[in-house]
Amino acid sequence: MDKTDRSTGLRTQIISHVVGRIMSGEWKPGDRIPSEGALTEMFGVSRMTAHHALRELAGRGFVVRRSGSGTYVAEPSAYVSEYRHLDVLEEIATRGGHHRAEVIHREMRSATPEEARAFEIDANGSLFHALVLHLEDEVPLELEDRLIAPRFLPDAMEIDLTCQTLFSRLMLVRPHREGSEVLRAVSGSPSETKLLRVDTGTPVLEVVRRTWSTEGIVTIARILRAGTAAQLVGRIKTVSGQ
Amino acid sequence: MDKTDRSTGLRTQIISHVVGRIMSGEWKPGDRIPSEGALTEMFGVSRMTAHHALRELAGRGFVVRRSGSGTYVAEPSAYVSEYRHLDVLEEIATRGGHHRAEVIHREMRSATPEEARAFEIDANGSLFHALVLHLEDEVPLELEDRLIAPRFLPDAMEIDLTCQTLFSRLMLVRPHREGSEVLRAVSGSPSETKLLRVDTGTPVLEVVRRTWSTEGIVTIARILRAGTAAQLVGRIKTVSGQ
DNA sequence: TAGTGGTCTAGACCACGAC
DNA sequence: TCGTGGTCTAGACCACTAT
Repeated sequence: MDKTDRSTGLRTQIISHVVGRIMSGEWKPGDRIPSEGALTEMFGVSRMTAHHALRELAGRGFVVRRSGSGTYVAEPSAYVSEYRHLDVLEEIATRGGHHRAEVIHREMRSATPEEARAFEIDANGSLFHALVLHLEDEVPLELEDRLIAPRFLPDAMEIDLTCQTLFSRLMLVRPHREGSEVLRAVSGSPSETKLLRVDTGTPVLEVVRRTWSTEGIVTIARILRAGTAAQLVGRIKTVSGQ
Repeated sequence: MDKTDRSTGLRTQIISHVVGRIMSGEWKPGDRIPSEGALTEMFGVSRMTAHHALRELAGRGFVVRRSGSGTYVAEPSAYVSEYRHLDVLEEIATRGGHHRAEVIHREMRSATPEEARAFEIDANGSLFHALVLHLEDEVPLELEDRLIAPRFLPDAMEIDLTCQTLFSRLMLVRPHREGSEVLRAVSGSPSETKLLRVDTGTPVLEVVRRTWSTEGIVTIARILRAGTAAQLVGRIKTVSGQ
């Protein structure tokens, strides 16, 4: 056997077998599936191989393992939608378009009490604030209203924002791997809809993201998209109901 | 050592060590990290333990492993937002609210040519169509406009929709684990905004989901939410740039 | 050629759950 | 008590990569 061919490996055979039974409906949610010992005999493999196959399936959300009891098909009572966001520059590049950024505002200023709380800094501590309009082939795509804790990007005021985004710059100096996001449909303010070149009252997709590193909140971004750009495409995965 | 305490297991120690270095920025994207052999010596563990720790980290997107070369910190050039959707009934239950459903339409009818293509069925094949308004404490929360391929839910016309959702019913008989989703901010039609009890022109969050099982498309749902309900909360994960 | 990750084994001990 | 999953080991062979 080719030891590196993932499609014929013993572990993969077990995984395919289990996934097939679950997807076809033969093994239904809540059903107990063969134990490690049973799979060991069925497939003629060692217990470790069966164990790691089931462990991987648990990680992928197909099964739930209960020590001392058994392995069960996960209850699909919930599902998650995954939206993969690229940096605006990359998003436009993948469509073959041309990107241009208009810097509407860029300032270092004192935090409002509310912002100070959000960033967990002293009242009146300084924050970097930028309002940037991203255009694809000269059509407004996205309005980016971003606050950044200056300690993470000390040279924020000097960065050339026409050829790189604040997002990518932040990722370079401080990869932040956790965050929360709130998504809403709103009516943009007159100044915002004017920048996005849509009629007042046009529905706008608003995304507020806050991302943090181990040392605290890095940035809070409010992203607005309107018109045909106000569309996100994602994929759905069913997950365990726990 | 307690063999089942996941927080002190050897594998977990290695994972924590690596994640810590990456999160703190000490190991930057693209950096090569210690090999299985090196970790084996550093932690005094067997190679298999180091291997499975790194394998799990690769599965979680923290590192990229290249056979023959080494293990590298993943490039965080993209990130995904995860929105966890519950069944409307469960969502309301978690908030302690009371659910009521109003069935606006329910019919078995011929598919339009467009729908027939989407469902990959014969032209004029039959489809089940339902328009259901879900209310939380008598306040409209969500308008559900759903098409279902009848073969997956033959008793669709007889189901009591006041105490269960079509979603949960479908999940019971045919757990579908894959789907796509398009999310937009739109102006609802007059009839839709009237049902949702918001002013005409109010921004509405529209989600169109199509989900499929191994035997084809199961259902296409168009979900509308307006006002304060038009808000989704998700979490962000940075993923490898590949 | 040496080092890397990919795969698999046979055996061990442990904690937990069901009976 | 017995079967379950959780953890770990020591060793093996393989394919690929860098040099």
